[in-house]
Amino acid sequence: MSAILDSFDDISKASPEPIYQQIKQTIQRRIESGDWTAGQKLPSENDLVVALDVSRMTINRALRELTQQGLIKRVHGLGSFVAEAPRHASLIELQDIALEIAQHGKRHSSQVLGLDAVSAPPDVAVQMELPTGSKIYYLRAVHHQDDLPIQLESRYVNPAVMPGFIDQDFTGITATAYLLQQFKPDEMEHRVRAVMPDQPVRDLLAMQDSEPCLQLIRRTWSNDQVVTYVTLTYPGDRYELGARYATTEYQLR
Amino acid sequence: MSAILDSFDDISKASPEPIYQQIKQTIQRRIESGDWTAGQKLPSENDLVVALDVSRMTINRALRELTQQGLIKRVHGLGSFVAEAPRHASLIELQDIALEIAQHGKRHSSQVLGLDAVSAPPDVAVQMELPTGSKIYYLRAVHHQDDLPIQLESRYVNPAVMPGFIDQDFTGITATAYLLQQFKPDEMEHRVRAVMPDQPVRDLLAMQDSEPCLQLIRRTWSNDQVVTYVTLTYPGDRYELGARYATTEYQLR
DNA sequence: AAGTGGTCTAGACCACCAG
DNA sequence: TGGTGGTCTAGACCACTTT
Repeated sequence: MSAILDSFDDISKASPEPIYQQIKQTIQRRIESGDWTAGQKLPSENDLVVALDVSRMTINRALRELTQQGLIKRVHGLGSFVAEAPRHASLIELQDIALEIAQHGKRHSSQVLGLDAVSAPPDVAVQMELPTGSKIYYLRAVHHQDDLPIQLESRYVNPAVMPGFIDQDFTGITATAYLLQQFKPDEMEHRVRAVMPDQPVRDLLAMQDSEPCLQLIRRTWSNDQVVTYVTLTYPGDRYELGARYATTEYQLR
Repeated sequence: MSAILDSFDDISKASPEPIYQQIKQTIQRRIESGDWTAGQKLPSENDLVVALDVSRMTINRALRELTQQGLIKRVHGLGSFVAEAPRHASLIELQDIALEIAQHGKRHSSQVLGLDAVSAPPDVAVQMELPTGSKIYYLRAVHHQDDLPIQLESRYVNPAVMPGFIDQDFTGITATAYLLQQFKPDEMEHRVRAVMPDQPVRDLLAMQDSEPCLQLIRRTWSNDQVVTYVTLTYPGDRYELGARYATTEYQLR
């Protein structure tokens, strides 16, 4: 019975991370690694109170937020359980495509098409909230899943925030993974649209004629500055974005 | 100074609604109605503790969840402020298209193409988590913004949960609005994809040839039953889905 | 120094669900 | 009836920001 509780060994009150965060991360890691499988019962709040020697409100906050994320399900009077795994790529989370592909048991590879310092054109400058003509970094890359192209990445990065970006080799690490190591986003904006690719894009993604693309456009802020502005283009027949989550009041308007 | 605090008059400890929910809804209504504008400072937690005579933890939970929704922003040491209004149609919220169009100052109209009880085909039955051949309701409608078609709605509804659905007149009220009146969703699944419309869809949406569509597919659960399964098809050049929100740890993987 | 939010505690009462 | 989660309280300490 203590096999599950052993997972919480590294919770420390001396850590700079809040306790409820440590608890969340511990549970999240166990679920995402597959250690804990869908439907499995978690320790009760009172079990955790005793095992971790923290107050029930702290446990409750951790579990409540995991419920909001959809990682666990709670049933009043019954207990907490690991939720079913989502079946789709994440729409509202910032996820690294290399990880995502790996989680589906496929092989990821990247091809960098270019990485330059350029002068921001007006439309890009507006999106980056910088003056037109500012120096910005511009990365283009194609991501493959088992050698089939699945994502075209066109990314602008603010050099004031990420000076080291231009010197990175993005064949070994994705830009998403690199950026997540470097800073902590505090705001994101997503837009999704359907577009017809032009011929060069069609070629890069190995697409048929008359096949549409799904485009995900994302801006990410840290400390009220736009850090990166990226357009991800997916072949319409090879990709779907999705999300599944428990609702709380506020999502209904 | 008490002008803002007067908004909280209707908070009641006797209500079946939790106090933190009442506080959230009060603030949310004030923001969405435009009473409180972007950047405006909210009362501090301690102000609210005194004014509402509730504990600070309760206030804190309400404000924290509003922050997660992106409705307000909080700055440590400074205060809480009304956030900027999102610029795009909601991607992760369940929003009524009639409301959404109205909020943009345009006129909404619906045209019902059909509302029938049908026998569930295998693919639909799977999505609805019902046996193949079960009786289900099937609604098709087109929504217009200032007389320009903007959304094609193809919706299946579980009659076991929503027996009255078939008798409704959906020219005066949208199916989304009707369903939200009738039940409280506790789980949602969204998928987004890009597709090429066939000729009938192109005609209904008044689209050019070779223009793609954005499709939003949504399933909604209540009490572990699928209540409705809907495919919303948008002209690619007239619509964009989006979301902007403050991030918390968990959205980074 | 004063005010703010971020977190945590150690209790409490209640509604729900299983046996 | 006993275990569970949902909510709430009345304090507390701390880090951060402005004055």
